[in-house]
Amino acid sequence: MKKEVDMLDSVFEHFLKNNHFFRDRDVLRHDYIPKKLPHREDQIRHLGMIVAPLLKAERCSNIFIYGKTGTGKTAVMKYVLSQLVQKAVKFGVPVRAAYVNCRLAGTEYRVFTRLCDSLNIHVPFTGLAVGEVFDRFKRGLETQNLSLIVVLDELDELIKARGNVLLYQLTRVNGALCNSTVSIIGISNDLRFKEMLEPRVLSALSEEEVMFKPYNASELQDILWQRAELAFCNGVLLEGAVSLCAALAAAEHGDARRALDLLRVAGEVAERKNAKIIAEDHVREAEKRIERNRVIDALTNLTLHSKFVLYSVYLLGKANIYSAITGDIYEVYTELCKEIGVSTLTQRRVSGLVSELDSIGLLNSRVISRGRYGRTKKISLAIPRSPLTKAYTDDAHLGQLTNFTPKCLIIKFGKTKH
DNA sequence: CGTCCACAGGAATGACGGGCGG
DNA sequence: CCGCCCGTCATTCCTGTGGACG
Repeated sequence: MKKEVDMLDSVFEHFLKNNHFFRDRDVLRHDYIPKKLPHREDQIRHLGMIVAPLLKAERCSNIFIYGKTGTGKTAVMKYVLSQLVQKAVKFGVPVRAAYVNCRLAGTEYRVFTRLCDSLNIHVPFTGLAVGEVFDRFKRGLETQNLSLIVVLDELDELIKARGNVLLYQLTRVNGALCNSTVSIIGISNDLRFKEMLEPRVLSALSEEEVMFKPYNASELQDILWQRAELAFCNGVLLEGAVSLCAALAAAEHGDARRALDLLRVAGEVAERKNAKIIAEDHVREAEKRIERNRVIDALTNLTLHSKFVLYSVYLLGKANIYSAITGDIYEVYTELCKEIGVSTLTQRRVSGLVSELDSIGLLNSRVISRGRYGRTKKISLAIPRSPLTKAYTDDAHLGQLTNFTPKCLIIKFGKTKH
């Protein structure tokens, strides 16, 4: 025990002594909002103009913001609103902003709960009818006499899962209020989101639209340098490393979040290797590390059956069937369940699990028709095999299956070669 | 040109664990 | 403690369908 403490001690000391890279690590986190947002001046001005009427206690237009991940939607929004609220406080106008991440909230109930929280109304986190929570929200709002601006981030996720009801209620809430107003800002990552909305909801929501384009490589570089100056000590960062981060992220739909992640992890890699400066190599290693962590992270959070489904696709790949169809997967999956001794889910459910794995990004699935031979899904792994192999041997359940090959695979192998 | 495969994927329903208000 | 409602997961039943085959 004593020895372990000493060892840890030296690890910590080493960390403290050699921490000459980072001045402020948090600057590179994606929830950090910088004082300036480069290349988003237009959007900031546009949004500012739209929300300005709130300062005269007039309701502002509902806004619909869309753009891919890491294009600065959330950061710009938070920035504009914090400025707005500051001004409002200064002029004594009752304006409040409520920010809800719909994907994290997950259900209408929890979205309304968050809205109530922002008005300091306590509601139990479960147990009430959704309508009741909404009523409390309305009543609370009405007594507080203020302009509430509701930001619904990642709105598409909630709508996909739950439908239009929430938005429908929210867009109509002003009709029931006399003393207060609600303005809605919907943020979506999915550009096709509009198609999922009912026309009346869409027209109510998108009185104004603001579009965020992906950053290009040189814009990303500006962003990175701006943050790097705050995050790192002077002279530890090689210019090439920054260019590479920007280039890699630009290739992947101009995602600033990814660029920042790369830079931060590259810094950590360099730090751990006792390097003197952060160079391109560290960025490349960061890229690998992020990908591997993402996979392992996603994997460990899966339920047992989802793991089996994913493992089935993996095994089929091992037998040279790289794009399996639903039926194949269900066969393999069934055998895996039998081997471990758990009851199987229905094919309908497994098909649903495949779709879930698809949307997490672990599987690719595409509906195809094989004419006479039916309509099905072609399913393949969306991630490299090597991190999976390792993660599986470490897994409590799947580790038991390392030497198990389903019979149907042996029969199919050689017979079905697509 | 119709048939019919092998599912997709929506809707209704139910079991379950959890928390509420009374 | 009860009765009620919640969200989640799963099942059952269902209708819909692209296109190769005959």
